[in-house]
Amino acid sequence: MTSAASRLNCDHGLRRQAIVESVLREVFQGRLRAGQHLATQQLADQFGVSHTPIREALISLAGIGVIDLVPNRGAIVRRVVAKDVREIFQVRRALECEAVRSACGRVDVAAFELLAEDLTRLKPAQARSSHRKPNDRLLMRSVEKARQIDSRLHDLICSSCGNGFLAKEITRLKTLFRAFRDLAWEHDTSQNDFRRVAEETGEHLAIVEALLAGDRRRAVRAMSYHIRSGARYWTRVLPEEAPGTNGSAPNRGAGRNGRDERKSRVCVEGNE
Amino acid sequence: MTSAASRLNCDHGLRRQAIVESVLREVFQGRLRAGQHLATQQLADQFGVSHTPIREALISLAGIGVIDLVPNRGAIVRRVVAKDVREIFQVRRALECEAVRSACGRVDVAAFELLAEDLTRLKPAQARSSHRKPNDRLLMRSVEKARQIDSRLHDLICSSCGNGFLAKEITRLKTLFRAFRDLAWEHDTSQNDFRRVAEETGEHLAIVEALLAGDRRRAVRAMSYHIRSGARYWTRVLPEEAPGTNGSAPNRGAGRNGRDERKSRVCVEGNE
DNA sequence: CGATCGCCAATTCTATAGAATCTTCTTGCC
DNA sequence: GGCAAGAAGATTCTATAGAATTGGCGATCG
Repeated sequence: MTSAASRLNCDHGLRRQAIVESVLREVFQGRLRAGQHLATQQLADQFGVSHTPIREALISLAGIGVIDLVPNRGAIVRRVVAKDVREIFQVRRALECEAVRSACGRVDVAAFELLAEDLTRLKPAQARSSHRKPNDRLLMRSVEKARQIDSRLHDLICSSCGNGFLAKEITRLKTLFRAFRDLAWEHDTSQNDFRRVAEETGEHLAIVEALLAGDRRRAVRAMSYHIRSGARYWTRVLPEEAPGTNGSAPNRGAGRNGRDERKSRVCVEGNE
Repeated sequence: MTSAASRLNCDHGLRRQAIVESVLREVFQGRLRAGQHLATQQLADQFGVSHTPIREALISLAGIGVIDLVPNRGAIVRRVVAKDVREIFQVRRALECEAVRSACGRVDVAAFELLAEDLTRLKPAQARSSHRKPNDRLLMRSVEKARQIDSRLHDLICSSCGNGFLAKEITRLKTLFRAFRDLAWEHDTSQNDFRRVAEETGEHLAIVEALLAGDRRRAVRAMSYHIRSGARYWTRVLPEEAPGTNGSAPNRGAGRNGRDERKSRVCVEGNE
């Protein structure tokens, strides 16, 4: 609502991206529900901007895949439930595993050894802190640091895989991932996150060690486990099925017959 | 040029898509070379339309991945040389293998048995025709039929994998693939294609048989081989390196200072 | 009474002009 | 020769208007 407008105090040339991220967040937060029609005028008023960047943001969103653009009929929000996120994660797993497979044997050893060092240094701190209260300031910093290392590891693998296209695809999925991670994050900033971070550190270490050892099979396996584990964790707050759509806006006969899925295949211009 | 403008006699609401396809074709035909800057005004004049649909088409193209959109600096054509196609194929292989892995055990047996039947029926015809002259009308039909079967197989696997997102990603890559297949196609419509088609039939049969047997490992391996084989074939006509790009646009002072890399990391919104 | 046809409002898409901003090239100065 | 200020060019965004399409509404006809 108004929070969206406030976020648009951004640099010139980044307005579309800001709108994209804002809408993305609203979709994952469920404020924009599945099947909902997005009118450009309404969105323009909401964000306090003109039609043009709205339209462009919608096109970009269609490219990402969260909305469907039907010619002459506007944009429709796609469903985003746990199943969808699991689907995205499956694709991400396939791609990240491929990246690891390619990166193995050609990595920057120094960078990864530094990473391994940071990881092992982080581990005992986490072991200590798992017995403390979660609101500790020190813990927050530890989580923050762990997240940084997570980004570092994945970026490093991306840039080491020798395939720019693959790296770009992974980055795109990361945008999606980040959008609903924020949702899960604000859903419960409890000790669950701290426990998960500790788990993650172990998984990261396994990946790094396998990469440094040049053991391709083990590296892929470790990455696969890592992503799978993340998927289980991050989807836990999402509704298993379309949540309150039946109560509020029963315009979609979602479960009535099988036509819905066919339609989305045919007339959608999502990204082609 | 004018051919582009003629194609825009299309229905209202499909202009963007028409522009997208036209630009896509020009990119893969090499008329729009790598690193080239796409000015909206110039494109608008070329197509005889206004800025607005051009901008939107560029955003859509960025979503597909053939151009990079840099804020406040416009669009830049991505390189498409053999290496890039190989990169795309690597991603496609990862995704299609994942699709096969997921599809294995849950396929529509009847549809695949029908497919296997058609494939085995096609095979002897190809064996016969490999000794004939390539201009034979019958051969052309055989190639056409083989292509249809190829599409049928991949679509069937896509729809059987139980992951809509994955299916959509594969479709997107197929768009990219098809665009430069046209290039290779018009480059030589010689008997090479017929030989390749025969090879493909065998590879397809291997995939289908493994799927019907429920042998996941073998199915994935067959698909991997199939894609790899296709990559080798389709990249043979593409230039190994960027041909004349160094002479045309040396405006990129990439190494001036450290800001460039930060910018490209942060701002390139190719597909976010 | 029900169905088909045509018209109208709403929305989308395109065109056009112009202001603001950013990039880049040029020029002048130290 | 290197660097800063300014100008030119391009891009992005705003705003508005008009054309095209869609979907609903009522009227007419069987």
